[in-house]
Amino acid sequence: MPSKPSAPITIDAVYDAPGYLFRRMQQIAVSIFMEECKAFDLTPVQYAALIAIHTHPGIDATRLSAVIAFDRSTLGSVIERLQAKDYIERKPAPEDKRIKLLYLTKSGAAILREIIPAVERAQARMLEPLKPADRKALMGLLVQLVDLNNEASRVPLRAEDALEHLGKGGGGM
Amino acid sequence: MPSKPSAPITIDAVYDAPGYLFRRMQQIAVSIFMEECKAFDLTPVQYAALIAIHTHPGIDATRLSAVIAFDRSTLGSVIERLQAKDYIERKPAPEDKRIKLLYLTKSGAAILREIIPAVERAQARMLEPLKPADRKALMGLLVQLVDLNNEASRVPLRAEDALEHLGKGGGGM
DNA sequence: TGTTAATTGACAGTATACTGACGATCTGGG
DNA sequence: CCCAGATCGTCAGTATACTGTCAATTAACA
Repeated sequence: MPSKPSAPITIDAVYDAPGYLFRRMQQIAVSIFMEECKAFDLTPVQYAALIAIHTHPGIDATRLSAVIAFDRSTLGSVIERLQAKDYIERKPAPEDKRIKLLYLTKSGAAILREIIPAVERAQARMLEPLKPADRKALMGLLVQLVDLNNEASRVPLRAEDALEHLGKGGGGM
Repeated sequence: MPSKPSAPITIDAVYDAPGYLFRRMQQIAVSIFMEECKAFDLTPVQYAALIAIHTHPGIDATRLSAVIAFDRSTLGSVIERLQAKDYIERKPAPEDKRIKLLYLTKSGAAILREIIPAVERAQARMLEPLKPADRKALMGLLVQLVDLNNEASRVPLRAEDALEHLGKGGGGM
């Protein structure tokens, strides 16, 4: 039997599609982030890169891309912009001439401290329309889904083992 | 009292942030879409535009952007590419010289019919790692959240009232 | 009716994303 | 020690996104 009489080809099918909803929500999230943080002239990606460098001083670009799961090619220009704003520094690694190590500048550390409250307001606002229990449920499911789909993305997250070369040992302890 | 001893500034805070998760999930979704649909050379945005034009023949670019909630500026180049691939046509509107009306070509209608199964596979794959009940729960929450945050996005979705000029009446019937 | 306001499509400029390629460099095997 | 393969940063090319602006055109109002 012809299974379901394949649904009519309609835009309404798109509105309920996971991919469409993820795209919409991402755009809404960026919009809210930029609004709350407009005083700081930092994008979500730049913020994530900054905080990752703060957590792992002396990381290189390739490992940074693994730690935040952002595309390595894209990260090049992100780093350039952060450097142009004097938020980070790049120093050549003494033992490997290919690598450039990333460090926060004083400005970078300062802006990071200052922007945190705005970022937290933004993150809260994204979920605000939901009831508290629903926020928890949504975040729980999303964490699961992103984790279980990790390998499906072009740049899987490698939070821990990207850092072995840094002599940081594991992550948690 | 100083409320909570503000969490340390760490990349771990990013991993749980809604904005970060939405971004990751969107990238995963695009990646899966492109993989399932690589035989068709259509992006998710191009697919959505195509299906919207199919549903509303003779729509113009501005209203199309409202119907799929995509940026109007971006849509210009999307339309150009679809036209270059001979999937859509643009005809000047007789009663308004500013407007160009959009129609699917035969090729466009054909590719749309052919790509649907691949798109459905992609959408299913995005949620596959979750238990069926969790998929439903996640989609329900996401539909709510996107709807309630509609006005927060730069291009709010205006599915129905964008079409009043087209003489289509309401949407559903 | 005539000027202003709003709308439409187009464009310039910036910022992510991803693909694929490239030279410089390091590492391992022989 | 030398070369094959892997890795690092970079770049070119394409596709979304968003901001802001512009000319042409239409609509609205005084």
